[in-house]
Amino acid sequence: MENIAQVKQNFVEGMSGISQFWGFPKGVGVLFGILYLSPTPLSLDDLVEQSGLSKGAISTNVRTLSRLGLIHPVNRLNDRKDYYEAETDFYKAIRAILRERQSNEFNRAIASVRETLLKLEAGTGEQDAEHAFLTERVQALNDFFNALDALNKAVVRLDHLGIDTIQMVLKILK
Amino acid sequence: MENIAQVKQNFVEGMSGISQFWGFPKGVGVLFGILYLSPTPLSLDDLVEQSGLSKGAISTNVRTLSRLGLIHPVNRLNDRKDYYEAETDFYKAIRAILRERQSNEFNRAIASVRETLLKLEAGTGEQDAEHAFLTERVQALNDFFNALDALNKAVVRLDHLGIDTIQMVLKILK
DNA sequence: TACTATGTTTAGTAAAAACTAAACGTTCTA
DNA sequence: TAGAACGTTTAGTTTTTACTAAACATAGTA
Repeated sequence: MENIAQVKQNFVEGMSGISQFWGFPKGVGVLFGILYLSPTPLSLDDLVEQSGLSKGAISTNVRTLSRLGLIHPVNRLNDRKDYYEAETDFYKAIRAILRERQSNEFNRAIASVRETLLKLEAGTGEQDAEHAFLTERVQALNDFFNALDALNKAVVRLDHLGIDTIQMVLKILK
Repeated sequence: MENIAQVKQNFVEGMSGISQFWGFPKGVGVLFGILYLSPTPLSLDDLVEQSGLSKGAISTNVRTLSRLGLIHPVNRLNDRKDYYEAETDFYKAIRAILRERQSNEFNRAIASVRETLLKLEAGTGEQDAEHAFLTERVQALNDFFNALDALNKAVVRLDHLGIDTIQMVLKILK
């Protein structure tokens, strides 16, 4: 059998891939993987050592992970180093991510659809077919985004999300 | 009020942003936006004209959109050009995307977690604390992925997904 | 106050991704 | 069968992204 170190490294590589898949830098996945397999919180220097990345890169990637709620800073008394540990409740992490995304780019983009719709409705004087067509299409997309948004908000608002919730939803879907 | 062309362009820019947010090339969003606002299917050459992208880029971006089920090829008799039109049922598109993702990279990455777990369980001779700790952590992540996978599969298997489904789910969540 | 230990920001570089132009292959038409 | 009209692939370029190394800022310690 392979030794523990190899298994760990393999796992970290997998996390790196998942990270990329979701559009994050590889480093983000690597750092999460390392922290997730560590029984104790790690400092930036520990991460430098274990990941081989530079302190600068780690600083920014760690910030990303923190923002996403996938890791948390841990403060130790009489030690001004920052330590980090991985979030182990992934359901909690999901909600943090959804919460985070509500504020960002995504909503700015969605807002632009809403804005398009408003502009079209404002020019409702136009009675030509094209105008009607455009309005209908943009309306439909807007409705769809609103539905997703409602779903998003509902999950964030939940006071608990877990395997049980998933199972309830699964029951409805089947 | 702005003219129609401006409104359209604005919309397309918004789509471009959304595309980037989800980790796709800008072009993907641009092309979808153009097709979505077109009352008739468009050929590659039409898309070249309206997007300003090269035919090569359009060819690959269109393939991506097609794979995701966000656009569809339309065949016209006696015309060997390919025409494309946007999918307007976004719920259908969601399911196509989920279906597509099941096969790809994501599952390969998830598989690597599963594999890590198997390796750890194989070496169950080791009775040290580290081994137990690692097994527990990887196990937890694996469980989580399985839950997501189940959800994914359930949605794909559904014979209908729509605003009504969303509303049912919303009711449970609240 | 100076020195040290730390995390962050910056300027520059390396790597990756997405694009263009052109070559290519295929299918239809004459 | 040759030529034209396509879409796709390839080679090379541009643009974007993520990184490193080093300067910097801040806070703790002597």
